[in-house]
Amino acid sequence: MLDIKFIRENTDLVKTALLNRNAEANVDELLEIDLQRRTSIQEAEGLKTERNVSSKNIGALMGQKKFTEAEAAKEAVRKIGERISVLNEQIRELDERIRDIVLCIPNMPVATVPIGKDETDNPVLREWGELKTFDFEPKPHWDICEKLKLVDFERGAKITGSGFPVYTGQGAKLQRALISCMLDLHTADHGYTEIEPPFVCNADSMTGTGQLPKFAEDMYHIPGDELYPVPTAEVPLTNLYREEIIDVKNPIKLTAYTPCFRREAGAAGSTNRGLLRLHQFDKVEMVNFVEPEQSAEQHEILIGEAENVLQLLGLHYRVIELCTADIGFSAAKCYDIELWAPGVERWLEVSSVSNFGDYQARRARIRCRDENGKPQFVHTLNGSGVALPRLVVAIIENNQNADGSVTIPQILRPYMGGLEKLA
RNA sequence: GGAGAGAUGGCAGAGUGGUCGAAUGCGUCGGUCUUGAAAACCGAAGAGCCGCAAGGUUCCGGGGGUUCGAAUCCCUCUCUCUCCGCCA
Repeated sequence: MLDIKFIRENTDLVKTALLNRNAEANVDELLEIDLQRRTSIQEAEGLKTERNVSSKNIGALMGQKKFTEAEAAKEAVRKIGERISVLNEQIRELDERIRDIVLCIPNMPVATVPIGKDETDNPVLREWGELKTFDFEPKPHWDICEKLKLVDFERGAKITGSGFPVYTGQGAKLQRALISCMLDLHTADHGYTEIEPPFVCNADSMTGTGQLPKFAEDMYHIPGDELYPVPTAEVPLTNLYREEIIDVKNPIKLTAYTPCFRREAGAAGSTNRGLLRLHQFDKVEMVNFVEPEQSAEQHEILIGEAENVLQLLGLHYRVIELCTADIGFSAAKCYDIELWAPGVERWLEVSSVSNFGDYQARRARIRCRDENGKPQFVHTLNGSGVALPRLVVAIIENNQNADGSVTIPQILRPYMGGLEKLA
């Protein structure tokens, strides 16, 4: 959430940012309501001062047993009280209207984020590894998954619905191996603390990280209990410190595996076949809490940690920076990592690494102390480290052999009981 | 799910309807003392909002009520603890 004071004092900047994002918000109405609010507060507080003084007076009069005078004073204060009630009600309403608008205003992209009209304007920053060449026609992963019985899409659709794959046998084990491997890497080499959070969160948490209220349609919802299956571990991890003042002298770095649940309404179709786009998928996530001055630097470290996963798996990838039109709602700056999948002949997004600045921290009221001991909002960052299904697609399609088997990357073999090939 | 108890500052823990933003202890920070440290002693320190500022205002789990005035009285919700039931 943006600071209302910032919006008030930098209205043109905010409007430009909205324009660059192709987003809309009623900033003028917001400022009008904000002004009304402050005016009402000033009147109410003036009256409260009067009331406080008068009430003390009444106490004194009562003490001196001047009951007649006390009664007259009581009557006067009662009238003030009535006006205060009216104003309080006004302020409450205005607060709510302000909140409704502000919660739906996206973050300001940092100044260096490239301005663009859509995802075709995302610059490629770097590429790692080499394009794999084959002396046969590489197959798409769904063929391989079917032949090797790694995933049962039909039965997943039967027991739940499309987009809910059933991993079977070596396919299931590969999921577990990847999760363990990535968590081990982040905890052992990147300084993370492993967390196993709840897989459903309440509405306050969803609001804290920015999923609610604007993106309610994207999430599953359990109505009786007002809970939401997590769309990403970012939600429980970031909200761990909601409404707290924490010490981030050393960055707090948390990692967690969770399944992720997304409705992905309207996403069905041939371009999303197989494991490319799912309603439920596994992901290892990294979340950082840092002092404001550190977040830009930490963002570069974080993207490196995500890249490291792919380097160790020996996968060809590229890093792109999202332009203003493509950057996420809560993000100030965002890198995506894409893996090349030779079977489907596409770059697949497997990680999104974002710096949120104080946007989430202000929503979730996550603070730290500055050098003077005063509370200030922390900066939050997160990155996928990484999402499983498309990673599995890339591993399977890049490592497939002419005989139909799939060579398992060296680093995963200890996690696969020493197995060298899926066959 | 049933019964009971509770929720106060970083933590522990007092609190009479007005003098309570709140005793006290611990912890934290600064100082004195010391070669240095410990101990002792002295001192400092909550958060939000409004305001250029001075200052004002609100906050004792959340919401509502009574009252001129509520941490204190009433209602309600949430959460925690204890016991019972159920259960991986």
